[in-house]
Amino acid sequence: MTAETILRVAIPSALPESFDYLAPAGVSAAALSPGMRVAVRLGRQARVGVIAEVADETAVARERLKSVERVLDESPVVPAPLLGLLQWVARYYHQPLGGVLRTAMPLLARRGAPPQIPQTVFWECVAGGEPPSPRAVKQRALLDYLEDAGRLDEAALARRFPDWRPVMRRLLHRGLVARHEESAMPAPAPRAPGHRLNREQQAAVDAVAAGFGEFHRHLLEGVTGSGKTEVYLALCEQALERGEQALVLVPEIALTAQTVERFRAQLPGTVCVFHSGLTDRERFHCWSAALSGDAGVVIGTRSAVFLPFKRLGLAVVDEEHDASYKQSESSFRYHARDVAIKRAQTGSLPVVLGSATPSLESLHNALEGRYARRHLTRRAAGAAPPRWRVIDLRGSRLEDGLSPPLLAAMRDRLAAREQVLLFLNRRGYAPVMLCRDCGGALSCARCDARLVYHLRDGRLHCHHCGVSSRPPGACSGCGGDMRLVGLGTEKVEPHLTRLFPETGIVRIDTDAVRRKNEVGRGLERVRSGDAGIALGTRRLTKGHAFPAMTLVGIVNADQSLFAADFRAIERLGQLIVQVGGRAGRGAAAGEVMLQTHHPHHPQLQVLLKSGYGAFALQLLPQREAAQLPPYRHLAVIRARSAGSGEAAAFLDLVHRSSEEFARRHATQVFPPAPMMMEKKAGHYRAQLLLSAAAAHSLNACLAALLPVAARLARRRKVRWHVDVDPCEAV
DNA sequence: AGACTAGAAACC
DNA sequence: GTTTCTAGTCTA
Repeated sequence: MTAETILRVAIPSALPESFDYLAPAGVSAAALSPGMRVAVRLGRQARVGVIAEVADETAVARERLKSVERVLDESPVVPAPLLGLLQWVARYYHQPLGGVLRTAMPLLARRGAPPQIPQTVFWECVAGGEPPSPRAVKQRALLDYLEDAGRLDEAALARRFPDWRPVMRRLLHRGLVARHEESAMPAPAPRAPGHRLNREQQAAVDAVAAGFGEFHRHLLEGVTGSGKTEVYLALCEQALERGEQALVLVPEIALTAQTVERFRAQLPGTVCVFHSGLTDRERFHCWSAALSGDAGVVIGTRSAVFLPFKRLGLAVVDEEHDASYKQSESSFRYHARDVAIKRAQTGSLPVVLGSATPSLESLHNALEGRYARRHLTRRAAGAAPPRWRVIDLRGSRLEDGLSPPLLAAMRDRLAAREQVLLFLNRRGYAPVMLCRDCGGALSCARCDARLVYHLRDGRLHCHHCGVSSRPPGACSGCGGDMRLVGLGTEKVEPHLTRLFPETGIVRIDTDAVRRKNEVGRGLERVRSGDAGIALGTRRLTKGHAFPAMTLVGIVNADQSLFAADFRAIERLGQLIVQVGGRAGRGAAAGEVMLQTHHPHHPQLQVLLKSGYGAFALQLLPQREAAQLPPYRHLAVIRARSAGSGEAAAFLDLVHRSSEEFARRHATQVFPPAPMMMEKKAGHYRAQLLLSAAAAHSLNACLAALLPVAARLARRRKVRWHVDVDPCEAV
């Protein structure tokens, strides 16, 4: 007697565990593999799950087991290596496999739709058939049109005959036309001549290419404008020649049409994109194309790291230092860069991390010899590195935040028909509204945050919970007059218009660019030279090249110099270098002017005098002394509650339960502390920090502690989650 | 007694 | 995640 086949099924949702089912009647175990989708009943509801394991025993009582209703796939849609990766991810980030699958699969895939490559439908005339009656003028006209054209796709038909479908149906019925489908994947374009690589680029390509088919980690450090993309392109091309696919991860914002066009123009395979701006169906098509192998290269954001490639041969993480690789919203908080590295390891392929300003984590790994290091030091087209100038704001008279030297430099550059970029990391008009008499500032009722005045709608906005309100006429405390203090992009823009009435100004921040294509249109105005000044927040800083941009002004970056977040200085350094890199990419020399009240800040000095490399190197020993990453591994358990103190009380219990686990697994568990912004969106928040020298210690401690935390959270009004390798303020 | 509800537990 | 169960309320 043979044992029955048991299928462990993970449901792509927030369910905390997998469920065991019997294989459907008449289906042999040989026809079932992990990674296939199955239709199951879960209680009352019909769900789609993914086979996580094919087993021959189960801890569940026989009478409780149901059979799988239907097997949906003939071959796994989560290929074995990917399933293994997802299981590792689930363990590392302490998430149920179902929750990981929910992120890893597009909606239509989660619903069980068969993989589908987009098709274009063509119509053409065929011989024979019954001619249309003389009165059917529409059929005659459509038939004649089709005969002249030979064959037509549906979009072309719709342009000429808006109401063609019913007419075509009659023609099809009479046997006069035929319907064809063809893959509508973006076909490889006629190839533009590839760039000649310089010696550094070629050396980087050769170093990576020598290790195709094996796991190797490479850190590619290239100053802005040094042509990292050329290296990626050459490597993708080689992967394609080997019959393999390539994954190129980009941060949220850098995914521009421009980048994609460059890849399409230079690569012989199909280049697909994958990001949150696509429709469900578009994401599903890309997922299907990765699975079938039709997609040669996928350029995508964070979640593209989970695509089911048929034969992945190369992974690239561009701007690897970028914080948007870390998911920090949902309960499943993964770091796409780190997952990409693990994916390369499990799949035996090279992974390239590229950045002008590598994260301290990657730099540390490189110094320890875990990553091979490659440098690109030469800027393309012979552009010189920008000159840096610090402007001491102490005692300086500012006109809406702009110092006389910066204004003078702007005038010179604009007069010479050059362009200026102004960076100000604050949107809105004024970040503070306060009372002239008592000095009380307006705060959000639901958050520990100041309200920001926006000119756009004349209202006060909270940037943390999104609530807005009408500004009060007078101080609610003492009845005094209110005034606006501080500087946002909305205030600088009209000021610039006054000062430079002849110059086109483009503002790019999340307020100015609500709709999808507005960023692109704004950037196009800058690129074409129609606008002389680009003003904006972080959104403006990444991945764009403007040849005539010769002056970059950093209006104020002082907030970050003394922030409590231990990564604030690292981020500021990266930001300054990245923004500065926008200057002088063309032939003209660029200049970066940094306005600050702290011109002698030691770390800032090192950054400006000796560059990012030296800046990062001096930060490392500080991290080591403070027992912080990359020398320690961190995790936080965060909790929030409606009442003040409940979240902290819960974490206090967790902390007290942790003592033995902490000792056993060499992990330090700190007492809970209120979060930097304790109150947010009406919730009180606290967090518990765990720290260990080794990732496996931390992981083991969490594995022991989290079930206890889950039990303690029950019958308590707290919401909580765990964040492994947190990137938010700790 | 029955209607209703919030919270817990089960779902295989 | 959704559905079901349970124990507690509230109403006639």
